[in-house]
Amino acid sequence: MSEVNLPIASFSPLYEQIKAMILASLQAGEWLPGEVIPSEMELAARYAVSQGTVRKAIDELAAQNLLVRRQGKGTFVATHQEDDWQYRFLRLAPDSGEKFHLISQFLACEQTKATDYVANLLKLKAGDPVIYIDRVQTFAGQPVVFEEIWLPGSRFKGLDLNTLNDWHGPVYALYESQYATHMVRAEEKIKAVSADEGLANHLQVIIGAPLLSVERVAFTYGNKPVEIRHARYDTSEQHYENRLN
Amino acid sequence: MSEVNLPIASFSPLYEQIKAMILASLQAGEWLPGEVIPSEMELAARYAVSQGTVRKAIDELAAQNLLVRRQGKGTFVATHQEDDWQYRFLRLAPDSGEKFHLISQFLACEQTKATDYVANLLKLKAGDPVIYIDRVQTFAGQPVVFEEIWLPGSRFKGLDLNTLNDWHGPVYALYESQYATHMVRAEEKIKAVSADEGLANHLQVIIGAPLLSVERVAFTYGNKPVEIRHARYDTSEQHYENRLN
DNA sequence: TAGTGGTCTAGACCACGGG
DNA sequence: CCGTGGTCTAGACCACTAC
Repeated sequence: MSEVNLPIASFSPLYEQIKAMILASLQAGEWLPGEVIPSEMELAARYAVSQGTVRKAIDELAAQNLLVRRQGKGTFVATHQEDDWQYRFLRLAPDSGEKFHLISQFLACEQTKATDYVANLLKLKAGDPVIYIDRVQTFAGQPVVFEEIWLPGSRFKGLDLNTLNDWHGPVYALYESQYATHMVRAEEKIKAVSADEGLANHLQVIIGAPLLSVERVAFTYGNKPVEIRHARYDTSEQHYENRLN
Repeated sequence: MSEVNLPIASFSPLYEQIKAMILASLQAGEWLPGEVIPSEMELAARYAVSQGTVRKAIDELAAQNLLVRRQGKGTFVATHQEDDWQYRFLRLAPDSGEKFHLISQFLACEQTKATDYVANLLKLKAGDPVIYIDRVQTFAGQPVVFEEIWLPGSRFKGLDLNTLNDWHGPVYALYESQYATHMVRAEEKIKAVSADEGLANHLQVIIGAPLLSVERVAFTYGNKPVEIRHARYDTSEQHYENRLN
C-alpha cells in the first residue's frame, strides 16, 4: 500500500478564515449589536487581504443575518432592538391578515434546578441553576399564547419578575441589552396537543381544545443554546406561517 | 417647484438582468431539471459580460435552490428527482430520530371544478377544471399523514389514479417528469385541529384527537401557484421541524 | 465633498472530476 | 490532461448617506 495524503482540514479558503475572525470579534463583544463594524477597506487592511475577500466574508455573515449592510452608511451588527426585527422569530399571524400586536403578561419568574430534559437541551448538568418564566400573550383582548421559558441561571443572574414587567419590548431585546446575549438562530419542534385544565384556563378555551405546541431552542454565537421556550398557541383565529425554499 | 427626476425602475444591476435571462431560459424549458447549463464562460460570452457577473447571478439562483453548483462538473438545474431532494419540502420527522420512510396509498383522483377557495389560491376562475387527489401515508405500518391535493386541470391533463399508483417516488418528481412542472417554493399555514370522523378513520385515532393541519401552496418558476395541499399529521410520534435564522 | 457599500472587469491561480 | 467551478487580487466606477 502506498502512502496516502490525509488532510485533516481539507483546505480552508481565506474568506472562511476572515469570517471566523469576524465571528470571533462578534462573540467577544468587540462590536455590539446595533453598532457599525469597521469599513471593508479597514478590515482588508487589518487582515491583510483584498477588499473583495472581506466582501465575500461579510456577504455570507449578512446572509446568515449576523450582520446588516447599509449602503452609504456601513455594516452593522444585527440586533433584536430594531423595529423590523422585533418579531424576527415569530411565525404566528392572524388569519385575517391584520397587523399583529401581542401584549405580554408575565406570570412567574423563578429560580429552579435543571431537569434532565432542560439540562440536556441547554448543555448544562442536571440540577444546575435555571430560571423559569411563564407568560400569557393576548391579541385584541384574547389570550393567544401561553409560553414557558427556561434560561441558564449563570448567564441571566438577577432576572426577576419586576425586571420583566418593567421591560417594554421583545424579550430578546432585553437579553441583548441586559445580559449581553444576542440570539442568532433557533430550532422549533411543532406538535398538535389537547388543552389540559391549566392551558384551558390560561388561553380561555375548553379542556381538550386543540393547541399548537411549539418547542424552541435558541442559540447565540458559536451555536451555544441559551434559551428553551415551550409555547402553546391557540390557532383558532391565527396560524403558524412557514416558507419552504 | 423644481423638476424632479422620477426613475421608474430605479437602477437594475447587470447581474440582475442576467439572472432574469437565466430564469427565463429555465421557465421556457431550455435547460430541463437535472441537466447541466452552459459553463460560466459560455454564458459570459452569450450575454457579453464578464465571468464575475455571471457568477454573481448564478450564485443567487443557487442560493434560492433553482440551480446546483458542482465543482469540476458544472452547474445543474435543480430537480426533485435527486435522492437528497426527495423530501425537500417535508418538515415532518419522527420524535425518535429514526430515518423516515413514508409509504403512500392513493385513495382518489377525480376531475372536479374549482371552489372559490381553490380558484383563489391557484389563480383560476371558480368552476375551472381541477384535479382532486387524496392519500394516506404510513410509517412503520401506522398511518401518519392524510393529504388532499388540488391541481389545475389544464396543466395536469390525464393524471389519474392508475398513474399515481404506478408511480414510485415523490409526487413532485412525477410532476416534473410527466407534466414539465418543477416546484420551486412553497408556503405553509399551520394550525392545530381536532379529528372529525373521516380523519379519525384515515389516521386511526379517536374522534377529537389533536392533529396538525398544514395547508401548502406550491409555486413553479415565475411565482405561479400550481398545487394546493392540505395535510393532516398525527403528531403523537412525530413532529414538524423548523429552523429560524 | 468625502466615505461607505455596490457593481463590474480582467486576469492569475487553485481544487475537483473525468477522460 | 483539460474543463469546470472556486478563490483572490487590483482597480475603476457607480449609488447612497451625511456633513
